[in-house]
Amino acid sequence: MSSKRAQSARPTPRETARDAFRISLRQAAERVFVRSGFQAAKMTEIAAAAGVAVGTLYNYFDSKEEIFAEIFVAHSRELHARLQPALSAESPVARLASIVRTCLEYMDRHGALFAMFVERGGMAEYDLQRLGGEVCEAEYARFLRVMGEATQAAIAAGELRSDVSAATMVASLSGAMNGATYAWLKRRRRGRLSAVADDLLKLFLSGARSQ
Amino acid sequence: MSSKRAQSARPTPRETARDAFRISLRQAAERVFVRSGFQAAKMTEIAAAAGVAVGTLYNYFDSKEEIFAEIFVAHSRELHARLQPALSAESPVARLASIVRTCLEYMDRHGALFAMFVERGGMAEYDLQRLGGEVCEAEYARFLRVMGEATQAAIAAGELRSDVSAATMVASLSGAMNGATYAWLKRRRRGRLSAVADDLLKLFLSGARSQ
Amino acid sequence: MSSKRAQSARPTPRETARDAFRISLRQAAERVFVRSGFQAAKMTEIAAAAGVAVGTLYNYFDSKEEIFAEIFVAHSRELHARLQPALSAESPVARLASIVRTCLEYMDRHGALFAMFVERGGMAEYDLQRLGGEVCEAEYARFLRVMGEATQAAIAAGELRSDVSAATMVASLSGAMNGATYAWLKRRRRGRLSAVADDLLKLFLSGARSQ
Amino acid sequence: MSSKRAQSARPTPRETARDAFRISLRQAAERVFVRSGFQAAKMTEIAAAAGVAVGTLYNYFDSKEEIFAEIFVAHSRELHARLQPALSAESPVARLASIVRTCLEYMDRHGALFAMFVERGGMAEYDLQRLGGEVCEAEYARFLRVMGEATQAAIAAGELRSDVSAATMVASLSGAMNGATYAWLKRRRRGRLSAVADDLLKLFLSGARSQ
DNA sequence: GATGAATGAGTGTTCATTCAT
DNA sequence: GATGAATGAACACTCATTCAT
Repeated sequence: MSSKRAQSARPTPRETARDAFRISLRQAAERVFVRSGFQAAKMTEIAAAAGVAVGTLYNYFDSKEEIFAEIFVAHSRELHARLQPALSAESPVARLASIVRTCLEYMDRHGALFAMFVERGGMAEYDLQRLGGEVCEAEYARFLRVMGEATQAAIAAGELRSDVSAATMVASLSGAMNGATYAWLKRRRRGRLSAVADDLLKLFLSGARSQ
Repeated sequence: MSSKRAQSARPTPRETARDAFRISLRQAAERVFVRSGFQAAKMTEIAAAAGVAVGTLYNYFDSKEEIFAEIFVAHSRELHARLQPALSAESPVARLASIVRTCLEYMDRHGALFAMFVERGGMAEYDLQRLGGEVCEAEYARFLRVMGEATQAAIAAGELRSDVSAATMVASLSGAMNGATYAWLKRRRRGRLSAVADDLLKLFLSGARSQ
Repeated sequence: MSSKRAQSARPTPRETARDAFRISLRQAAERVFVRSGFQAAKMTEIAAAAGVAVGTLYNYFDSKEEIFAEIFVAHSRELHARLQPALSAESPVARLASIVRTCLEYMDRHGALFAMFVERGGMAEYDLQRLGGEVCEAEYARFLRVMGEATQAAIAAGELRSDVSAATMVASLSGAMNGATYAWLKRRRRGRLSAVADDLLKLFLSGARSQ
Repeated sequence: MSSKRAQSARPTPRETARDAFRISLRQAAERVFVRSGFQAAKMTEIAAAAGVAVGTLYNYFDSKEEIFAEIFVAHSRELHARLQPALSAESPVARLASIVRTCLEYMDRHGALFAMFVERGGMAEYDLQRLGGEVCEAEYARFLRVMGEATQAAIAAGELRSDVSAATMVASLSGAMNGATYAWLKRRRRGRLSAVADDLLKLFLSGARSQ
């Protein structure tokens, strides 16, 4: 209901400008969401942060939910883009290692995203109304899929043990990343999150390689 | 501010009955919270689920927040009680293994708890006013401490490698458990969550033992 | 709906005991009303002050309003009883003077009553639903009538000027008493209110006597 | 917290319009308060009386209390403005007379104000939380101060007797005005309240002049 | 008669969304 | 397209009153 383009491959200058503005609104919203959480963030606050009127917000987004979802999707897209080089690594295990490092580096800069994601109910299978929830979950699922593919490839290539399912390995590794991120948030972001990447991988890989 | 007993070792029958009723209200609330999430759950809905009037809810709890916090604390207490046998195991590693198995078994029965915890902002460093959040975090921190102690002991006893910090190991193992739980919730609780306990431990321990 | 007696001239011992209890409830309520005001006073608070359960309160009074009204009526009756000697004074002016002195002495002991009366809307012609209001007004009207009769008699006897209506004199004198009471309440009851009685009378009478 | 101008001497047209609207809301609220009293007046009722939605009310006022306080302050300000000419009278006694006449004339038009003031607890020393109460009292105190100054000046100038304190005279005169107002309200505003001003003054002054 | 837990209508306030200018 | 005032549904919480024990 928001962007009705997609008919012309080449966006007009007007469309480009509009998109740039939309992005600036989204970024202002992100600052507010990160500061206040989804529920506590008010549309007027977001508008103020963006230096526009609420009405303008609604000229670009259908709802608060939509803004939130777009923030999440934008970050997810960016992370995936950064993941591309990692995915071209020769060995599947090197790919996994790259994924972990890239993700933790990304978190270092955008850790708040994680907390927002969590608050917004990354797990809430319960509340299907939540538009934001659905989109966020889809993106997270996509991320897990990428890890899953690398893991399966690594098992198939004999680089990782085969007596533990790829699914369990992915749950384990992605969970470990979340656990490290959680601890880092709890210690109020002291130190660099990506500094633990090596230890995380050391633990995981020496475990996942043995048999 | 709610139960003012504790002076007499022997609760009166009235107090016992009151406590039992309080528990039944709490359990009704848990069903609603699990179904709807904290924010979407309405006090009238909770009251209806408990078969009482809203006023009655307020005769037993000071606020929606308090109900939520009590649910969380109750589960945390129960989990810790179940953890006691595990903590008496001889070797630190056996203790860790017991912890993992006990937790996942508990999740099997009370998986919803996890999702509620997550939604309520286990990570929300942002919104310090949240009473529920604070209590929940305190309980989770207690849980991590138990794991941390076992891990440190295991390292000291030479049962686990010493080139990775206990903190990272705990983050990794607890995270792996969460990751497994998340995956289980996503597949709509198909299968028994505790079935993956052995694989999780196999992965973690063979990794954490090598050097 | 509350007292169903009145058939036998001689109250049974049971009735006497019941009335005594009723009075103790009313007095407890008065303490609470005085401390908190009508609106802020809660029935549970009143019950606690009386050392009974709320249910018991409702065994003796139909409503919060009724308790309030009875407090007011009881004080009004007592004041009127104390006024009786004053009313037997020979000269109408001496009667007026006695009324003023008696009232201010009564206020000295029960000043809070006045404030309660005022809060409860001594003037509220607006809110006809207020039971308490009606009764309170009736009692106040009765008081004004007593003053009015003495004033008219004084005018008729030539003791007071006849070029100002009795009604205006009553309004003036009763208002002056209220004004003095208000000032006394404002200075947190410092000093004895009845100490100003003589000045008040001096002012009023030398004014009301001239022509 | 409500109007944040005052920096530019010249309000913008928008501000002017906003203020005018605010005033119309306040006046609608006054009608409702006068009809129902503070406690019984509902925000929805006020909104309906103003022909707006409740939300609009909250766009202009922070709370029901604030609306009430503003009504009171507005009237107090207006009365004080009208009092200015009176205060420039030569003799202190003429000043007092002017004050009384001006007040009663004001009451003639805004008698309801008085009742509202009274209900809202002109005397309530008890309930200090009441914002409305505090503001109202402050304004009433200001009024009494004006009378007090004129009275003291009159005594100093030998225009009034010196054997009765100015405070007692003020209490007496202001009380008499209230008493007359009360009587006028009781007779449902029949006749003009200011018609009794002369008699009131006659009584007070001939009393306060003698010695 | 005493008790106090249960009741549920009632209310001030919030805030995402709309829409006239 | 931008604005921001208007909207009104929604909701946590209160408390006078009832009534089963």
